[in-house]
Amino acid sequence: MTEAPYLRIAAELRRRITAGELRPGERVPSTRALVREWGVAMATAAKALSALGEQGWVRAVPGSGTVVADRTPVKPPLGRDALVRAAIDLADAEGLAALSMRRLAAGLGVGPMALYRHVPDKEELLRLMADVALGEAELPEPGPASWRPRLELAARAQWRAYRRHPWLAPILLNSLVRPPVLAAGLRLVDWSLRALAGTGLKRRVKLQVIMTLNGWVGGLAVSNAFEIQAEQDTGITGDQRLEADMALLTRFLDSGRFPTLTEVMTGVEDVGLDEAFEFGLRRQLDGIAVLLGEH
Amino acid sequence: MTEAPYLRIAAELRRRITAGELRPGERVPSTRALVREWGVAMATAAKALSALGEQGWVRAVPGSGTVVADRTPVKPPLGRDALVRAAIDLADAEGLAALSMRRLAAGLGVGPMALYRHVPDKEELLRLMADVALGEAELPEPGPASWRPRLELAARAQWRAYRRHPWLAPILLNSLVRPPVLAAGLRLVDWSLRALAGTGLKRRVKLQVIMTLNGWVGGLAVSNAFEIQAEQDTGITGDQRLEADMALLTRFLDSGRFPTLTEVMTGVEDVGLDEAFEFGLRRQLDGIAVLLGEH
DNA sequence: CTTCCCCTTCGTACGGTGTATTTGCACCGT
DNA sequence: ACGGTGCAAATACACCGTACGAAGGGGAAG
Repeated sequence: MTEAPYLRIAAELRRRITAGELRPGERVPSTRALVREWGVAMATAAKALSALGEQGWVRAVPGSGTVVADRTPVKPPLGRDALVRAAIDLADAEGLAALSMRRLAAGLGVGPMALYRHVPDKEELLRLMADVALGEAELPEPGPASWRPRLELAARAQWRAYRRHPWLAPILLNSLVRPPVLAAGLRLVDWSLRALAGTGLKRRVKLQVIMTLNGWVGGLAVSNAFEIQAEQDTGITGDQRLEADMALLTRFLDSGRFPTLTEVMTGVEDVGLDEAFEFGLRRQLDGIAVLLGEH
Repeated sequence: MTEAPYLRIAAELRRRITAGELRPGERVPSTRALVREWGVAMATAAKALSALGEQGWVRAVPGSGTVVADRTPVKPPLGRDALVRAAIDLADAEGLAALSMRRLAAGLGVGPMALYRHVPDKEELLRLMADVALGEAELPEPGPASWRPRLELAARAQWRAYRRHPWLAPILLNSLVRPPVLAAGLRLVDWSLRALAGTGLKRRVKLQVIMTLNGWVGGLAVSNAFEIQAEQDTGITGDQRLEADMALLTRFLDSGRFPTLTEVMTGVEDVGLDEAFEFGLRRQLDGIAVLLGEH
């Protein structure tokens, strides 16, 4: 009784199919029948059937109802990669907060503990997700030779990954425990470091330069993770929480406590995410240029 | 039975005191007596007594045991400020993860829901904590007139606040919902913006400059929140998780997949937090200097 | 071929979280 | 004295990550 009702219904139907009570081609109970049988709302019954459909157990036959699929794909065996992929999809679609082990397992049609066969704990799952997502960043070989285009490219590659996966930056910088050591992260640092090969910088300073740059990109992403998610959801940020924040902000400004800020902000519309990135990136690279004695 | 054992013991003793079964000056059961009475470990019994001591119900009399305090301070009425202060102390001492409403309430000797009289939900509590902690940042008036020392000062003030309160950056940048609008934050931006008054920068650009700088400081703090906490806990980072990370890192380096990184890292010891801050700060300010046409 | 045992696998359940809802009590107007 | 009435706080709920142990299957031994 601890699961959502539609999952219990789906599980029971799945049982009947595997037990042979319902054979391929046979009609599965209609939504209306399920409503009567389980005493649930239409929406719940429909959700159960569509979940089964997505998992390939049944298919909808127009005009005739829903029938058991011919080749019950019983188990797409669910390896570690498939698990990680499913977790990424879920986090992309509904945010990191929605990614719970139970939720993930339910989506895959298995029990919660089945996931622990492929992964020791949630933290490791997050680590794997981050490794895959960050690994998507494309770093051309050999890539630009001179330092500035090369670092620019590296920063943009990270930024794209963060934009594609709003949960990535929070995991990378802040995953409740210390930031994880990832192959994909090291690859990025390695690739970036080659930008500084020609310069006379000491090794320690080279590291600091890359760390500062990467840290800045990550910081920007994490501090805007919410907005990135919001943009991705709807294309428009139309959120009522944002409106509440704006109201609070204007109240503060009207209070007269922050005259300089008020003066500067009047008539300035919001700075977009990508614009903020481009602006900051230029500042970062300029700072490095000064260090290198160019300007 | 849902509370920790030592809390149940403390609650029972508190009941006996308020009920008059134990009078001021009278001896309260010793830890050994509590062990017999409740069938718990010595540590648990001692914890119960010390919790009562901290709340002012009892005091330890050397050589004679623990006695009921003369003036039972029954209720320090617990206003909103006291609640926020207690939350800050708890988070400082044990980290953000340890800050649960139940834990906080237990420390104050009240029930969990009693907190909701002063605060609508946990999120608002976090917001209040952040506002207080960030408000501690000292910004002298009038402060430096020229832009570079002024921005440097602002950045350092933030950094100090983050170092003092490791949980601050995670709340500010990443508090599960969008970053909060705080009076203390606006004050900081306002103070910083005055650094750019003389420059010919457009208002929009001024904002971007400050946002980039502040975002960088926050990003550095959030990505090192774990280490800041660890340093604060013991002075030494001696953590076994860190050792595991180091082992993983050296395995990656030995694998030969990251030749440039390996070459750069050999013989370079860890970069300290404050050193990373100082290095990055110089880069940030250099970048702004270029924007301003100085170099 | 049977039997036993071990090892994999996963359902149940525990101890925790934030907070909605209900409960019981103190207070106040009649 | 008594019957609302409002509110502080205990109880209850829905959810989390995962420890634990039962159940099942597969391989070795007889």
